[in-house]
Amino acid sequence: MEGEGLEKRKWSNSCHENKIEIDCIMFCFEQNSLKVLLVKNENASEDVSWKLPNTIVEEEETMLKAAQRLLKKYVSEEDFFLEQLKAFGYHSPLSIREKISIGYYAMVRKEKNEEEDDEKNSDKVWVDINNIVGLDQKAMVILDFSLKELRKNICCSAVGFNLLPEKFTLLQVVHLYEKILGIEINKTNFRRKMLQRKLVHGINEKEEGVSNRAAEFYSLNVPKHEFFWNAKFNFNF
Amino acid sequence: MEGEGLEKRKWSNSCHENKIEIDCIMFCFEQNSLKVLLVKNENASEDVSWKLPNTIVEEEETMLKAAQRLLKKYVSEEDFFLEQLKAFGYHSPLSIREKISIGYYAMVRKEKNEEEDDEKNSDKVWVDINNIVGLDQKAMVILDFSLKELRKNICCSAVGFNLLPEKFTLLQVVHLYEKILGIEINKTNFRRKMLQRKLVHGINEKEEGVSNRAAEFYSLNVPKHEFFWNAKFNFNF
DNA sequence: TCAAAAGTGTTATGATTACACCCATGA
DNA sequence: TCATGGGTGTAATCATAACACTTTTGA
Repeated sequence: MEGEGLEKRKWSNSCHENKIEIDCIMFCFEQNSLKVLLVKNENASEDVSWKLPNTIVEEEETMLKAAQRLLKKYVSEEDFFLEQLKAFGYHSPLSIREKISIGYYAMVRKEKNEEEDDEKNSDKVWVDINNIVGLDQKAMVILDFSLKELRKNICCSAVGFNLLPEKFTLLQVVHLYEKILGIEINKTNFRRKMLQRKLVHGINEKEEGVSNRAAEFYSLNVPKHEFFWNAKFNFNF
Repeated sequence: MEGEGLEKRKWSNSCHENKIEIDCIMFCFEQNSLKVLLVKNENASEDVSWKLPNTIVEEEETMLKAAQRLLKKYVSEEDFFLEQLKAFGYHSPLSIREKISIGYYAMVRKEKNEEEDDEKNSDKVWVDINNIVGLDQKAMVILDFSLKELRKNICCSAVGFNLLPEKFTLLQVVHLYEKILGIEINKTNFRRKMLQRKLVHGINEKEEGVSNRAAEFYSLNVPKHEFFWNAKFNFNF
């Protein structure tokens, strides 16, 4: 259709454009709010100044490895949850061809020392999911999808506990579920369900130095969770 | 390909390997069994003789368009459900690099005339999900994932009804759910739930020519389904 | 008439909700 | 003592499961 040279350039261009991207929604839960990590958009041409952590899958690297590499770049904690969402297709103004980004979502436990770090490092910021602005369309699509996925999953698995420390109070769990689902939950009935189903169990330790009755610490009963939800699944019908 | 320069071949090879594949699980429900479509494996070197319908995403084609093209190649019915599962990475012995296949799942209503067609056309076959053999590892992974996804989804959406005709009997629905979930369901209580929740409604038509009491035909109450499940979702906590 | 599947009624059980109430702790 | 959040008890209500029962149809 067009000249030889052009044809060739188009072809090699297309090879470059072919590269698979990774975008990762990194969730954390701190100060009773559900946050995601955004990083500064270097080539911010328009009013879009933040973006999701992202990278390109290198030659001889798997998608998962690329996502892990991306996560480690921003998060010091070794113990994280990481799972693929799906492949998102989108159009960038620079190319005719659909570009593909594999979306992942991660859940990290934020450490105190990291918080201080973040304040200095203004290239990244943890933003409450209700206060997110300045993301482009692709990022918003992935973010919405990840939130839906997260909401679905915390109702039938223990995945939410990846955002809490090993020892937690039941009020922390309630707050976590409230923020993720965006609803109010009856605290007393919630704790009873959790305990009756034996999804968590007390570890005979209490809060210290609080100005009200000290709450007991609980920890997750992983096998019970798996058993409970596997059994529960079919039960609705 | 053989006669060309090595440099060039390598280059075009790597471009070729980069191509994104589509694999699609196509479900149908006939004769009270849940089936998936398999197609003959042309380059069957080993004992793997069947494979999933698959294709490559062409230049200037989106993933979704490629999946739709693939589906239309095998299914005549225009009215189908098609949704992406996720991106599957796998290693083929021919390449060092991880290959990527975007998995989709589709639900089709099989027509009577197609059945006859299929008998003649031995390149494709609808196989009961319990009788599947001779698929390679990648296909099995995608199939397992799609089944889990389907099981999750029919319990909180109307997606299963994509496998049934517009008018159906409640027994058909029970059988469908039994086969998908792999469990037995109490028929009388199931019908009550469906009707109480108004997820389906009678249309004042009955079966004809059956050798037992004619069952009433029902049809899906789509808005109620959406309302019910959106409201229901958070309810577990 | 019988067999087979459709469809209804009823009851015990258990889950869910709402709300009143008591407990522990620092200020 | 008070405010704050931790935690228990209880009774009404609702959903579920199990099973006995009646209805309709062609052979």
